[in-house]
Amino acid sequence: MIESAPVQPVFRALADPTRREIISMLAAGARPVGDIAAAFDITRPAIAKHLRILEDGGLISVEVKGRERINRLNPQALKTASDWLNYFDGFWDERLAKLKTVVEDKK
Amino acid sequence: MIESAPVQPVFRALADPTRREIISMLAAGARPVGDIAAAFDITRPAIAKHLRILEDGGLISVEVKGRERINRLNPQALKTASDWLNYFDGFWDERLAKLKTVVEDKK
DNA sequence: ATAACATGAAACCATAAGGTTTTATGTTGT
DNA sequence: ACAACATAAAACCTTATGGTTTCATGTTAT
Repeated sequence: MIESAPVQPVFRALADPTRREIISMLAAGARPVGDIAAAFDITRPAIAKHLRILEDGGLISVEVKGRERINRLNPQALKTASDWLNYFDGFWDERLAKLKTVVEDKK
Repeated sequence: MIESAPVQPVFRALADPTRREIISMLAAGARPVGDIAAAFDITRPAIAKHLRILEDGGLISVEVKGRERINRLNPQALKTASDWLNYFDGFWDERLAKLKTVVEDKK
């Protein structure tokens, strides 16, 4: 399989539970860094790092608004990962079809 | 969002490019460890470790056959990740629908 | 029986990752 | 103007990760 889009930074971003939680949070609406940090036990700089990684993966986009940075979910990037995964559905289905054929033939 | 199934080990397994390549390879058919290792530049023990992580995520299942360990792709686990991602499609669609409504209202 | 084989397991190493604290910078409300 | 605010940036620490080499264990073919 050829990884057309840069899928690596996407999966990398998705690998951390905190980042996935941030994604969940941003699904409900765009938020500034401090807002997000307030919802977690870790420090603001730690959240900022996570946000940077999410941005690298294209999962969020940032709008600088005065002294705030509004982080907005970009679901298109989730599709990149989803597409990669769904690619294998075909193989699986084929496999099942072949198996079914074998079973049918035995009758 | 509540992560019903243990999605963490799945995303963890998917985060590494070598492991994703192994998944691609196994999509074409089950293979023993040595067979897989032969296709990569890294050592057999390194591959074995990757396989262990894939197994932890439920992405592969192993059938011990004599001195060989046959690694078989288990696409169900891919669905765990896919489901998590697809959960957000709803939000995105809603968002678009609302936006569309606003646009329509302006006419 | 025994040599070649397929693999697991352990010890080890370098770098990446996730976190912290501290310091600096631009922004906003009064 | 200036204090409070929102954040970035740097330095640092600990643990996880991906890799290696070496050694041990069970399996198979002759």
